[in-house]
Amino acid sequence: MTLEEVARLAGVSTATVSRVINNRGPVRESTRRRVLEAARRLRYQPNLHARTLAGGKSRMIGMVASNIDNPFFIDIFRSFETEAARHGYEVVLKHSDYSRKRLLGVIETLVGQRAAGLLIAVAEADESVVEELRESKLPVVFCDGGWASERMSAIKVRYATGMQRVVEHLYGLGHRRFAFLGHHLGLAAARERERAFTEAAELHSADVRYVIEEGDDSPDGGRQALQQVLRSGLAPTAVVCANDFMAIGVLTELRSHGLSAPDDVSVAGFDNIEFSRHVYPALTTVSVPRDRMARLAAFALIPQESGHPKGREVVIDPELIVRESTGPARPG
Amino acid sequence: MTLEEVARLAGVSTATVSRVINNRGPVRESTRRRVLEAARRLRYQPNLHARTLAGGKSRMIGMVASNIDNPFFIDIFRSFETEAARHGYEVVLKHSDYSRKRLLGVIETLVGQRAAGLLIAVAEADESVVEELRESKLPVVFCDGGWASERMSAIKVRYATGMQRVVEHLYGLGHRRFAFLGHHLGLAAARERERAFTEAAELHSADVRYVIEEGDDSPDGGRQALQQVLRSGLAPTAVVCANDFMAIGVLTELRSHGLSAPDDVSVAGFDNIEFSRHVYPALTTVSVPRDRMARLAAFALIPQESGHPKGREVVIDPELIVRESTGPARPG
DNA sequence: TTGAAAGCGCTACCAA
DNA sequence: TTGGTAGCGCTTTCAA
Repeated sequence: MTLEEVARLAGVSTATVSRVINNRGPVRESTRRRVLEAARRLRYQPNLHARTLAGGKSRMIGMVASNIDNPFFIDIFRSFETEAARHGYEVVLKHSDYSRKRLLGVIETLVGQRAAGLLIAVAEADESVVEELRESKLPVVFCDGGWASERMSAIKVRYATGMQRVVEHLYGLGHRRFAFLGHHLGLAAARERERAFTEAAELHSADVRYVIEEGDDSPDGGRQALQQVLRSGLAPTAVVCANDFMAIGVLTELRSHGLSAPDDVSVAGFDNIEFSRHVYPALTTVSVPRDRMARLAAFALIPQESGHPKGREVVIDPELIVRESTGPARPG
Repeated sequence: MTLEEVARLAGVSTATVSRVINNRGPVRESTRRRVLEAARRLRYQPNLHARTLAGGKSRMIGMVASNIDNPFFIDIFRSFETEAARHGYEVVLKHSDYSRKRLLGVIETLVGQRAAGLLIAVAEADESVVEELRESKLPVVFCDGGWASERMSAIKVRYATGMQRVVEHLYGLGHRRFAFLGHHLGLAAARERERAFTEAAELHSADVRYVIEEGDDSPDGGRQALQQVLRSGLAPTAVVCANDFMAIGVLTELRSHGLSAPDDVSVAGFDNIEFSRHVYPALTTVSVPRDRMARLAAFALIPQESGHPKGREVVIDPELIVRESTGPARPG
């Protein structure tokens, strides 16, 4: 079970066993085989805690996402994990459910585990979180939300551009009454999308009207937000959602009211998750390149030959993807 | 940074600091405050590796899923995590991508981390994996696949029942030509669903014909499998999928061929993931109660007052949920 | 109520 | 090529 037992059985010192197990330093082939055999017989499994404690460093990067139900975050995780693995790093995925308190707890755990770096893909990172992160001295990358500074990078999406494209697209189709459905509007990062929408809409303040509603970050959250909208009086012809995950529920809710997209109401999402292609009608959305973000994150987190990358900010321009859920506004 | 530094600053021994930090043993209130203050000033973060190493045990349960893209597994994880948290356990989610090799590696890591237990929700667990697990001496629960034995429980779904209900439903609607779309048919656990379908279909061997196709466990996998089917000659009027995740893609692919469900082809899924309600037409499926499975898993994994639960097998009967994607077979 | 000290299992350095 | 051994940071007796 322990290195020492293996050493005893093999008739060598623990130092030698360690060398064999880690393929480090010179070991005579015969000794090597003897040790391996002993380890196998004893079904030796190195204690990772002891190893990390003795070694000092770890090859583990922690990623925390707001909501693992939303495939958007899973996509980032997968790409990031693949990239990290190429450099010999393991990544563990944690989630915070949009709770600042949970986030703090998760970060604490990750720091306690002596993670080699942190990828923070959450909407609830405020100053206190950033402060806590800074004190941890760990390299950190924010994906959406947070700010760049020494040792901390930020990968952002230019929501202004994305939302502007959505609104222009819809405006061009004749839409004048909009609804924006968001989630966690109390959180700065989540609010960015709302603000981007508002700004884009205000460019047409002369003839555009809109309402903002809030729901959970889930299809059902989208449904519920839409219900609010439908009760609100303003009968929008276009519904812009903070993300695809919510938009998917909007489509369902519309249908249950006997309304159809895009004939009665146009619907747009954001993110371009895979599901957006499989709903009906296929969702018009804005592509947020998770793989590119993940690669950038990996680059910022993993020490390169040239030493550790300095904290910097990268802003990504998203692209409009027009599919079937948006169309000409109904006259009247 | 370390316990010792805190002790020095507070002018006490490390033993006392440990007591304070862990709220264990008697400590004079004034001392306690002094220590806490020192810890705060130093921004002390306990090293979890040292703690686990010294303490011997951990409150961490590892869960490994085949495919974290499939929301089915995420649902299990979330319910399980909630349940585990109530008992003071943390759970870490890992994935194996249906690779036996990756699974073995992940298990090794978890064992090396001295997990308190393992929840194995994979299709690729064969004898060698079970053997490895048995040797780890850890309490293990299989969710779908695997076998019960000393210290190992298995939570299974009676696929035979579920598939039979699907087939009977479809047969009753007049369908006689079927296709079954599955994934990883080389893996025993994944094959169970196929076998269940086959058995159900064979009950009507007199007048039912069917083909089996395989794709990835993803919507695109479903699409591709359907393409095979459409090329196969047998023009099925009903497509039964191994799970909803694949079925979702089938709906999309059908549409791209100008076919519509359920008018031209009926489609049924399995699992009842949330998305199945949001596709169009809403998917007829079989409910697999993830929350119940997760609770059973937690019960089997977490030591109760009555000592550690013995390995046992629980079989769950799934229920048919008829929605809009299935309908009467087209005459002809 | 507090402290000293013996580990937990492993790595890494220094000698041999 | 090998062994001895001093830690890594924490918990936990056992004494004081």
